[in-house]
Amino acid sequence: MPELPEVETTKTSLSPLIGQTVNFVQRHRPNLREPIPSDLDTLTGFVLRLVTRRAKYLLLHFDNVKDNANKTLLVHLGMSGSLLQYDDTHQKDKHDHIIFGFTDAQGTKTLLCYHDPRRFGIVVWADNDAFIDNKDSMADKYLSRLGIEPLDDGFTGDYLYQYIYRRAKGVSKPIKTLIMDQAVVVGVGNIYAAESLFLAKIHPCSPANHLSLAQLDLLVAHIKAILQQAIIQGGSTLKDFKVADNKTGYFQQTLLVYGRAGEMCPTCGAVLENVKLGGRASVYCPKCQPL
DNA sequence: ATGGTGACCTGACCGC
DNA sequence: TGCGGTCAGGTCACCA
Repeated sequence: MPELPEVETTKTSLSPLIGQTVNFVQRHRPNLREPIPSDLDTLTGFVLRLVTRRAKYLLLHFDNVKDNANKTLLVHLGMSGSLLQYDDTHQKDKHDHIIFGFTDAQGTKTLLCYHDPRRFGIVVWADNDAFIDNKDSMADKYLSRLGIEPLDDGFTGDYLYQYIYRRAKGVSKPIKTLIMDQAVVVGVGNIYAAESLFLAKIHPCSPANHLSLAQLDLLVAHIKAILQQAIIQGGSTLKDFKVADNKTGYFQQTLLVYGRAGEMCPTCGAVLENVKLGGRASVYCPKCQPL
């Protein structure tokens, strides 16, 4: 269940495990989108020290003071993945592919389950800890090509404008495709792309190089606002333990156009339409978002 | 270079 | 009730 707010919420949910020791790891299938490392159980005895996020990737940093060793795990939740915590009476579900057993200082046990029906996720070792402080240093297959973080101060209308016009003729691809391109800006998935374009009154098919700086400013402002709001809401649902069953995230919040093709535009009442862009449904209001 | 498509998978839902 | 088709929050590899 990954758009950036969900990943951020998952990151926050892991904080109670920081400082806890891994006492076992069970791998229940050999692969997800990539093979799951067969030596995950070498984490046994390691302590979770830090959880960070880059784009939609979670980085779990472990160390083992006794051996002066550290390991970092890279986790991506794919389309349907989640990291869920249970007490040790939990019965393994058929989609619980990896179970990490944790123990705190009082001896209380927690199971952390990587659950992913569609198995589009990724769990692999990250080579080192370089990305703890330096987002750009890792020549890693997954992390090296990522663009700017959407909530970073450097992500502005001007950033997009510069990206588009650095080339002589500019980038003519549809704006929705551009903002979903992880090499441009990370973490904007299909839902928030549709919502932010609606709020900025920009047609998803608008060629990027037809947009003014003012339009790009507005779009960026809406992307930031909607992601921040979603993170806050994700965080608030976290207080009760219902977050554990994965229905609580963004499905709970009000989406204005995503998934509402054929319904009335909440602003003007026109019928919302759907266009396929890059294989993804893109709902928009033909009246509020003229091409 | 870059745009479009297929691939990876299961599950939910819809219409017959 | 059952079956086939379609669609789903992501991303990479490949081909034209």
